[in-house]
Amino acid sequence: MERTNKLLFNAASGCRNGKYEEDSIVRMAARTERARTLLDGLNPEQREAVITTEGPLLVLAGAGSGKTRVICHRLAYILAAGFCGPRNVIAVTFTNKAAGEMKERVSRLTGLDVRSLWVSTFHSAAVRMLRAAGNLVGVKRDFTIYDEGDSEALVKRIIKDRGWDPREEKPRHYAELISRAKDDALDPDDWLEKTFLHRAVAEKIYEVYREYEKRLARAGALDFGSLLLRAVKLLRHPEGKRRFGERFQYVMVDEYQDTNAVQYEMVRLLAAAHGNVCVVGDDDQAIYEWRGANRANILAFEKTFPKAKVITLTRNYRSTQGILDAASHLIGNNTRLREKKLRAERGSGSVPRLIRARNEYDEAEQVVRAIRTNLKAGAAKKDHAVFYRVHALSRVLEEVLSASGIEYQLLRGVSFYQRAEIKDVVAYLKLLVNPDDDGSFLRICNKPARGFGAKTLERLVAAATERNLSLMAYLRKCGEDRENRPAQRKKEAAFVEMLDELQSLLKKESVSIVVREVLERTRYLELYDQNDPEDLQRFENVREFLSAAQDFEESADEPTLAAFLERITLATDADDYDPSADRVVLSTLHAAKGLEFRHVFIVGCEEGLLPHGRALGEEADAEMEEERRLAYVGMTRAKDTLTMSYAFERRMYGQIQARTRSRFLSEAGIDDTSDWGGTERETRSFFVGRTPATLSGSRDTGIVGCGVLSEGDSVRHHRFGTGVVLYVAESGDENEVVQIRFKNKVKNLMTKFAHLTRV
DNA sequence: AACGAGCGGTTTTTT
DNA sequence: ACCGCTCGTT
Ligand SMILES: Nc1ncnc2c1ncn2[C@@H]1O[C@H](COP(=O)(O)OP(=O)(O)OP(=O)(O)O)[C@@H](O)[C@H]1O
Repeated sequence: MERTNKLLFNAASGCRNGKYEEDSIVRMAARTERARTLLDGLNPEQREAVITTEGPLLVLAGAGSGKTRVICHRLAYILAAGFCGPRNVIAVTFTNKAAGEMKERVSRLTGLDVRSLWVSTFHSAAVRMLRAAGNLVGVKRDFTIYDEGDSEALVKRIIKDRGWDPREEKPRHYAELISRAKDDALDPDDWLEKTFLHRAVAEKIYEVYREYEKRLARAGALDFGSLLLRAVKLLRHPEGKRRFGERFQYVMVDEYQDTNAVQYEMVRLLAAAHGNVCVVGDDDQAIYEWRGANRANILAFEKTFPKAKVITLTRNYRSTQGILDAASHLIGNNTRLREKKLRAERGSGSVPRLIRARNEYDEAEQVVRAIRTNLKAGAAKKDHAVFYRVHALSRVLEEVLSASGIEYQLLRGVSFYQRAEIKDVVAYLKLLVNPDDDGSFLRICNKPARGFGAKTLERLVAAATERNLSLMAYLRKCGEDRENRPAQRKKEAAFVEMLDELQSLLKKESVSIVVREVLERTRYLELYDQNDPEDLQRFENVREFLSAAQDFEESADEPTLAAFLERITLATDADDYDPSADRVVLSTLHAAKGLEFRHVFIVGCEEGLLPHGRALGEEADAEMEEERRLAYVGMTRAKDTLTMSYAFERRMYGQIQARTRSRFLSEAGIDDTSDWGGTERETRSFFVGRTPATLSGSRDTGIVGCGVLSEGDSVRHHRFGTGVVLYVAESGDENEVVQIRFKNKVKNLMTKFAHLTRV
């Protein structure tokens, strides 16, 4: 209690920081009033969390209990009460999107200018600190950020240089291990000491890890792990401590259960001077242990900060009791260290529903039918979300939704920025910002061909490595030393000159103009053929990239190329979510974290999918529990209705597989009887032998069955687009084949599999 | 340099 | 089933 309410204390004494001020009491009173209104709309426990501004605070509470609301209001309260200015607070969220929303909410709640407030992900915060003061810890101002793909490409080069076969020594695998090592703050030597892998294997990885670090440094690049590690180093540096440790007087972290060892250390260092740190989270929602997150961080918070106060919230404002009960039953199957009770404030509501389907198409059609029923009853498209364990399941849902004319937004699977042509353009841009970035150099130097063939590059890399120079630095400095080959030298010089010219544009031109010039002068687009439909898509993607650059320069605080590249590499799936767009949301369970929808569907509730196959082993108890938490997260996103579904058969890895229902369904008390009434065996026999095209529901989605089409009909196919029927074979038969002329080619398709719709 | 056959990995989740 | 990469061929 002594330290609980700083506001009361200040108001009573009319004193802050030990100094009396003439009109301070009056101003304090006004502030007090404003701050007080921020307690409206909070329950007593939430209020207590908000006014406990000083010292370490842990809010450990179940799903939908208002943790995020606490953080927002607490932040606003601190500012409104005038305990410090916006620039003295740092808040960390899980996605950039969540950061943006929090900032906006705080701005609305306080009416203050929040531009100097730091609300971001750990990674973005690290980048910001390193751009400002990275030189203190050996980070160049213009460092490049390597994403997973860049790291893997680097590892692959290292493996090849060693003369190893990348099919044996899988770069993926190595990159993964290196990344995990960094999550645990282990450098190559630490890692070698700690690893349980066989000596011979471990030493190979060690060797690659060391070389990887060396080349990252030479390229002036940081991967995701190093970003955080360097930030920690910076926060330990006396000057860094002064600049950031003292600046941030209040530290807040949302979703604390999914922080890793390095992020934990960042939090500890940021709070070291004053201990004003508030973390909120729910250990039952920890779903990122696979990438190095450590639930122990939240469970041991009181050990890290011995004077910590702990507040639990037990009222769930999101879901109805029926949904909450199912979710609680499910999570009750985990061994839990901190059991959390939750009561639904919204009353009993409906019981979760189960959909059983013959196959993935039937599943999607039933889900879409349910959505359509809700729409007819007045619900909006954006009130609906469909979640799945793996992105691969989105395909069929997309097809059926489009066929039904229901707009949807996909929290993207293969990120737009991961596409080859986009990565190429980005590589050119990265090279302009940081010419030492060998990864980018190698990626684009011969796209289109300009004299950097395999042989030439081999020689070049060897020569540069020998001198410990980046490729570009080598071309600049030592181009002359090399014997003869005047034609070759001329080509290299032309390349360097082209990049120099582009680089000179950086200072005077906007991002989109630079991108345009890069495309123009590098003649990158000449790689592609206007008549090839796949290439056409590439042109389209590049155009979209250009418009993303335009949007960026119009909206960003700091519209530099470096900032644009940062935004691109640190973007997350969830960042795409536009809650105001009236569209059904399709998302993985992971990207669903923190969101909420009136109607939630979880598809693919099958053994091997949810729980995922990797969690099924005898010794995979920890993984199984994480899968269960993942299902828990998904279920607790639902406000009004929750529908889970599974299919008896599903096409996976190109083969039709028989599936069995997820154990999580019975664990959650969601049973067979709730929908069909029959036993599983009866249902299965009912479905077997029916083709998707003849199943009920097909009519509704507009997918045409056999015997319907004739010559001249216009149809749409999910992949080939629209086309005209040229010929129908075995019309009406189950094996009917239609020949269709699409834009670029003629295809023969079996009607029952093609899922065509009329246009 | 440009093409195609053959292979291997993919569909775990992502900062 | 599908993609992208590699390697061999032209
Ligand atoms: N005191 C309250 N009164 C009414 N509604 C509330 C209250 N606190 C929170 N809510 C609402 O409850 C819902 C869940 O809140 P919030 O997202 O903050 O919970 P959370 O604990 O962060 O959830 P999760 O961990 O599941 O993501 C939101 O719609 C929020 O507006």
